[in-house]
Amino acid sequence: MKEKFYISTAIAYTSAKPHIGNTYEIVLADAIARYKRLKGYDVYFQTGTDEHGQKIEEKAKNAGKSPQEFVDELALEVRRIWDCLNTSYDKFVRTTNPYHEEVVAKIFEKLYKQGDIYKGFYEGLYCTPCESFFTSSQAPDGICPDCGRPLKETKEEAYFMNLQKYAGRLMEYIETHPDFIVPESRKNEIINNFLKPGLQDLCVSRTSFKWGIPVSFDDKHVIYVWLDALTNYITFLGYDTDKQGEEFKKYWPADLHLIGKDILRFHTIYWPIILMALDLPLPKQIFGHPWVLSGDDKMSKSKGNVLYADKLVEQFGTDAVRYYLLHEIPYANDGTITYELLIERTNSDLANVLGNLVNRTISMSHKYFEGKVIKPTAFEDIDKDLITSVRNLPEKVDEKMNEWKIADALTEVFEVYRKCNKYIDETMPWVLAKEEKMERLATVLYNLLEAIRSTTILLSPFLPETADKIFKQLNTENRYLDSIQGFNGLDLGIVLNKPEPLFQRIDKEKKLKEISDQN
RNA sequence: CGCGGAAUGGAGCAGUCUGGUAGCUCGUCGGGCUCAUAACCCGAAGGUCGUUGGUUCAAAUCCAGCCUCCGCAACCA
Repeated sequence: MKEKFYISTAIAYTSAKPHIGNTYEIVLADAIARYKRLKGYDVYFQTGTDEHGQKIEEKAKNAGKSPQEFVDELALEVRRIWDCLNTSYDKFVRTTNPYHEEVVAKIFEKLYKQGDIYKGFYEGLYCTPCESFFTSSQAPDGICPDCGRPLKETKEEAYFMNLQKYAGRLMEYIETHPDFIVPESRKNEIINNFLKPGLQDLCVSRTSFKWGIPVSFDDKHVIYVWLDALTNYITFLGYDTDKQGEEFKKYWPADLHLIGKDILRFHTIYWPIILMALDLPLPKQIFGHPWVLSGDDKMSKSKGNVLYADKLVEQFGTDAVRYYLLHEIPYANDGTITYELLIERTNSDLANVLGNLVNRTISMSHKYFEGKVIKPTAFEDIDKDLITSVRNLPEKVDEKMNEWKIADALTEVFEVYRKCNKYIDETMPWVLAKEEKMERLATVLYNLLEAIRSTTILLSPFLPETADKIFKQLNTENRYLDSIQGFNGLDLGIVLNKPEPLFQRIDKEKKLKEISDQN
């Protein structure tokens, strides 16, 4: 039986259209999911939207819509953006789903009955006009950070989750599972910032707004959105407090929760503790990825530097955007995206190195052999380096992918394409043609075509659309990982399709002007 | 003194854990080639690795202080 692999993204909060930074995560997850499928895993890839909470209630009101109408529209929008990036999720979940809501309420009740959730009082600084609580650290002067009016000490009935009870177990789990939280710097952050100073119990209900899942036995309260949101990872597999669905049995625990570094706390402290309280196994790994910054700044509407994935795809195409996100964003540190950089990468890596390679190779096949794939018979020493690089590629990519070093894995793939370009210059097929060394010429071309075919198999998780185009031009269906070792996966005698440019080079100045004219 | 992260040629990034001639891609300059999308290949210039001090035969790397930027600080999610 195939080994299973359950990967999830965080569910997108439906308070606004997701920008390119929010979109980074789904593309990263998609590359991993596709890679695992290529490796033969039974992959389950879940994503979706988080649709409750105060902010949504407010935004809906401002838009003159009901919260449900508001989230319906945004969920559609999120899904549209995920789709325009060609992401291969297996399930798109929404927290306003009735089954999810029902199970979350039951989980809350169960935790209450077993004493992990208790009723107490929330004490804090309250701003009556803003209807918001603030902590003393958020409002050190006792002045409301929003409206500037004085805050009042207030006490309010609320439910709390006992975190202290599980803190020791969690700490031990993190220590005995060194890969539970990656990158390591993030793990240290969690330990030093939250676990070592000691956990305060978490307030898990709200009375200040209505748009949430009501506490079943006390309907003044709605369940804290994080308790609601986090459980999506199990409810949509058919988990229930008294029974567990087939998918749950098959896929839980998750192999990888992919999340942004900003919500690490929720996934590495609250979520594991919720699972412990439910007596369920913990996810195997949590990867807190960095952010994508627009220029040097965090994207924000007030700065006017927000980039949206669908707009970028319109301008540059799906795979150009995917390539940029997957290749240019560092593993542990925040990365940068700008139009300039995106254009430069697209031109140099996609059009020049890859596109041009495929184009010149297939063109030569047509020019010298009418596109026919001829049996290679005249190997020379110089071929060894290329063939070895191709054969070693799956292992190199695998090493990088096992640590989620997606950018490095892509670099390895492009390294081989670069090598192909070099090989063309070294073997000079046009000279072979002139000298009528046809056997050698056929061998050089076979080596190139087979190298391109093999490398493209490993390109496919990252740039699926481009990989499809290349396979089509090569007129081959053989895109199996285990076909790479033999270096003979391209059938003899087939006729290649006509070469078509994979990526158009972009005139940077012209494109930038075009974009600024539109805005 | 709340906690943490970051700083490396013009740009974007590796390298730091496990000290030992500073690496990659882009850009620039020079050369080669003509199969190809003015693409490809070769070569060169360009960095006292934020700063000050310490440890060491040796520091981008380890330690301490400082400067700048960023994130978090639990009722925004």
